[in-house]
Amino acid sequence: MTGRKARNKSGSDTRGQVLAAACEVFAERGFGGATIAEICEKAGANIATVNYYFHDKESLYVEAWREAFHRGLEAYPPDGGVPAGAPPAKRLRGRITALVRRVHDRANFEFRIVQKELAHPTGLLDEVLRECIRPLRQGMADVVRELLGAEAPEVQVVLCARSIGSQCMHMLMHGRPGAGGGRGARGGSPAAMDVEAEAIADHVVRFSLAGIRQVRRAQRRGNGGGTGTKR
Amino acid sequence: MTGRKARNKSGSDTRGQVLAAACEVFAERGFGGATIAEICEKAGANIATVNYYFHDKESLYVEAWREAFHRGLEAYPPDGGVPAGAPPAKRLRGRITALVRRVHDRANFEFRIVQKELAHPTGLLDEVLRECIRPLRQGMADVVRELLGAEAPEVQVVLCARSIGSQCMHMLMHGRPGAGGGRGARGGSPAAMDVEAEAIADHVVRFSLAGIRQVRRAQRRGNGGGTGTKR
DNA sequence: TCGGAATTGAAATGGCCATTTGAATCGCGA
DNA sequence: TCGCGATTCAAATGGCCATTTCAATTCCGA
Repeated sequence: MTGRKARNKSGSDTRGQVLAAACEVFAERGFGGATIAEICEKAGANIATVNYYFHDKESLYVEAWREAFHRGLEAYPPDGGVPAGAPPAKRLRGRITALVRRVHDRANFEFRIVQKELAHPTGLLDEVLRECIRPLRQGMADVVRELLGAEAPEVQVVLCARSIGSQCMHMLMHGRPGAGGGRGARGGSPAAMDVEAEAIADHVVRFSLAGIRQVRRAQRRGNGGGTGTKR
Repeated sequence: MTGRKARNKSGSDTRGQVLAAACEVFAERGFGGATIAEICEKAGANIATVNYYFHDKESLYVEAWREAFHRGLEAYPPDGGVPAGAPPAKRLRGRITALVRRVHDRANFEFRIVQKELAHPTGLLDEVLRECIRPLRQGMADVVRELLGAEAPEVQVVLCARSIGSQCMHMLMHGRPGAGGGRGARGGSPAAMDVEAEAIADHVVRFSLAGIRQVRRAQRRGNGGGTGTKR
C-alpha cells in the first residue's frame, strides 16, 4: 500500500532501521516483552513510524522474523556447502555444522525469535514457520534416511533427526545473555566463539553418527532388543 | 509472618489452591504473560489473596516453581529407581527414562516453567534453579563419566551429558498445547502418552549409549581424528 | 520558488494489569 | 452469644504500552 522501495526519500531508510532494530528486540524479549518504544529508540525513529510502515506490532513481528530468517539462511547455507554428491556422512557433517553455527551466531536472530515464539506462542508465525522450516527438516531427514538404509521405518528417521536437531539447538540455552545490542555483538572474542562452535559441531557429528549406526544395527536385529551394551 | 499452616481456617485452603493454579498458569504463559486475575479465577479466589498470602507476583512465582519442582521430583526420582550398584548403562537408562517421563508428563509443570524462564529470564529463579538442578546434572555427569572411563577429560563428559539432556528436553517442543486447564490434562489417552514417552526414552538410550562409546573410542585414538565413519 | 504528497514528531487516548485500601464476613474461643 | 483476629471482597490507584491523531517538516517535480 504505502512504500515498497528501500529508501523512500532522502537517504534515511527509516523502514529498514526499524526492521533491523525489531529483529534484535524481538529476539531479546519476544513478542510480548518487546515494546515499540524500545524498537524505535534503538532505530532512532519515532513511535509512529511503526504504524506508518508496518501498520501494527504484529505485522512488524512477522516481517522481522522473515528478515532474520532470510539473512540467516544466506549466511549459512543449510547443506554447509557440502555438495549433494558427497557421501551421506559428509553431508550430515555439513548440515550439523551449518546448524550449530547458525544457532551459535549471536548476530543471527532467527533462532532466538523462534525460541521465544515456542515458549510463548502468538500463533503469528505458525504459517510462515511451517513453510520455511519444512524444507530444512526434510533435508536433514533425507540424509538420515540414507544413513539408516532405505528400508528404515520412518519413525526411526524422525527420531534420529530430532536427536540431532535437539543437540544443535540446545546450545541456545548456554552463554550469558551478556553484551547487549551492537550489530556484531557476539559473546567473547569472535575467534573463541568460532572455536567453541566448531568443537560442539564436531562432538554432535561424532555422537550422532554413532547413534544412527546403532539404530541401524538394532533395527536389523529386530528393533525390540539391544541397546548395544553387554547386559 | 502471616500463616504457614495448610488450611488456615475452615476447610478452604485458599493458599494451596492459588499455588496450584499459579503452577498451571505460569507454566502455560510464563511470568510476564500470566495475570494474577487468571490465576485467582482458576483458583476460585479473590485477587487480593495473592497479596495476602504471597506478598506479590514475584514471590508467588518462586513459590510456584518450588512447588512444581518438588512435586515432579517425588513423582519421578531422578535415578529412575535403578539402584546405585547397577552397571552404568542401566543407570543411564534409569536417568534418561525418568527425565523423559518428567518432561513428557503434561501434569508436571516444572519444565514448562523453566522453559519459559529460559526464554524470558526474569532472574527470579536463578538462585533456586542453580541450587536444585546442580545435583541432577551432577548425577547425570557421574554416570557419563563412568561410561567414558575415569581418564576422560571433563569437557567430553559435559558434552555428552548435554547431548543427552538436550534430547530429553526437546520433547517439550512437540505436541499441541491443546486441551487447556483440567487437573490431569494430558494430551491423548494416558496410555498412548506413556507408550510414546517410553519409545522416546528407548531411542535416546540407544542413540546416546552408542554416542558415548564412540566418544570413548575416539579419545583413546587421540581425540582429533575419527568420527568412526569409513571416509 | 511553490504546492502537494510523503514522512516525521509530540501529545493524547484507552485498555490492561499489579498492587493497595478499607470495609465486610467468617470462625473460634470465652 | 459476643468479640476479635483471620480472611475475603469490591472498588480504587497508578503505571505501562499499543495505537491514534493531527500538526510540523521534508522532499520533489513543475
